[in-house]
Amino acid sequence: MTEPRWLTDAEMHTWRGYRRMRGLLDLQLTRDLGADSGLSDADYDVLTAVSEAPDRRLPLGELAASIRWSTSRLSHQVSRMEQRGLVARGPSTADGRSATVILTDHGWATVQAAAVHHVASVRRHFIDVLDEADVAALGRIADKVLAHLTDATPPTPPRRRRSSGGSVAQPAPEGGETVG
Amino acid sequence: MTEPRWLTDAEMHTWRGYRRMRGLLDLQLTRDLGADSGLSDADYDVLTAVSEAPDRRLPLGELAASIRWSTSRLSHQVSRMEQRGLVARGPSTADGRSATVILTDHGWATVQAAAVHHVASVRRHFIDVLDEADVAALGRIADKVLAHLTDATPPTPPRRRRSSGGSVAQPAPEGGETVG
DNA sequence: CGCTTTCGTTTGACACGTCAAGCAGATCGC
DNA sequence: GCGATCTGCTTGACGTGTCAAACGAAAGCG
Repeated sequence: MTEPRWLTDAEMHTWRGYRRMRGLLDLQLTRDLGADSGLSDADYDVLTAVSEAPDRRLPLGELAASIRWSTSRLSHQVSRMEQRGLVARGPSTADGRSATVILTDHGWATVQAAAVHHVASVRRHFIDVLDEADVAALGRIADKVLAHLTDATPPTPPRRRRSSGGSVAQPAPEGGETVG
Repeated sequence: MTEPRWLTDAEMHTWRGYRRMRGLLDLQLTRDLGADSGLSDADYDVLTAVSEAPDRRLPLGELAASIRWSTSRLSHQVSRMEQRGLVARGPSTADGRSATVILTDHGWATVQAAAVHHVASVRRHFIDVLDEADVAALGRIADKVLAHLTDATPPTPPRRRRSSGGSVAQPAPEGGETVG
């Protein structure tokens, strides 16, 4: 294929638009998150994941898997968050090798407050800008692309299950309590 | 607002789907680009931008603006690419302060070859997975979100975190020559 | 003209991701 | 038991991004 099928104007428009939206939307949400709650995306992903766990604690490995991070990355990240008092490390009851990531009270309060702002931010810059049909269409589009990507991905673990890769998970609703 | 409007199931599905698609698609395209052409996304963005300039040369500042990078980031990046012989730095004819980024022959050949593979990759994992209606819909969605974002941007201070802006265009078609 | 200010770029310290070791606790085979 | 191996996590080197300070060239201004 000396001459590939270049993109048509419409395809090019969509591709560029997607790329630009991706960049700016991410930038805006990251900014809002930092301004509203003093958290980075990484912080938020970790906090929401731990907050959803049974006792607000999870073995580091499981946590890493649930948000699809390498354990190395998570270990580094937890070290930083530990110094800020958002999480703590604890030993595993069962396995001496395993480390447990524990959400501190401060971390819990932080993520609860952050979630409120973050959901508002996602609505303001993304969801509420679209109508119902758009939301449905984009959902289908993402599903199609994901089906393709997770299908034909032999090199990487073809795991599906457990969504989350994202962030805006609303932190565990937790009975009636909605943060203090 | 003590109790925000949480996301509905459909909205949540779309949001998570978008986030996951974003992550995996980016990962896949980056992987392909590296495997096919030995380039990083950053390399490719810079190369395509310079390749589209009149004489395949651009003042560093203009180049930075065109791909929406900080000049600092571009300066670092150009330094690295310079060592690999993809681009060269030259003085500006008019302004003694300004540096010009010049695409070398090697850089030109590299980006031409890379573009072929990259377009194929974008088609394979993204465009060709969708039908015409999807492409049109996504284009409109991106336009809506971008209209909102570029509209109401100024309120937030000139803080900055990652960005990657767009690009990934097809490099300058340039007369009949389509690289060898 | 000298002095300050502005501008384009570079540089350095630092944040954060990846990869490749390193290490201690668990497990298995004998 | 005990060494070999596996596992879960940590660590260190390194690449790349950010911010802020540093610089030299170009303007403005008395």
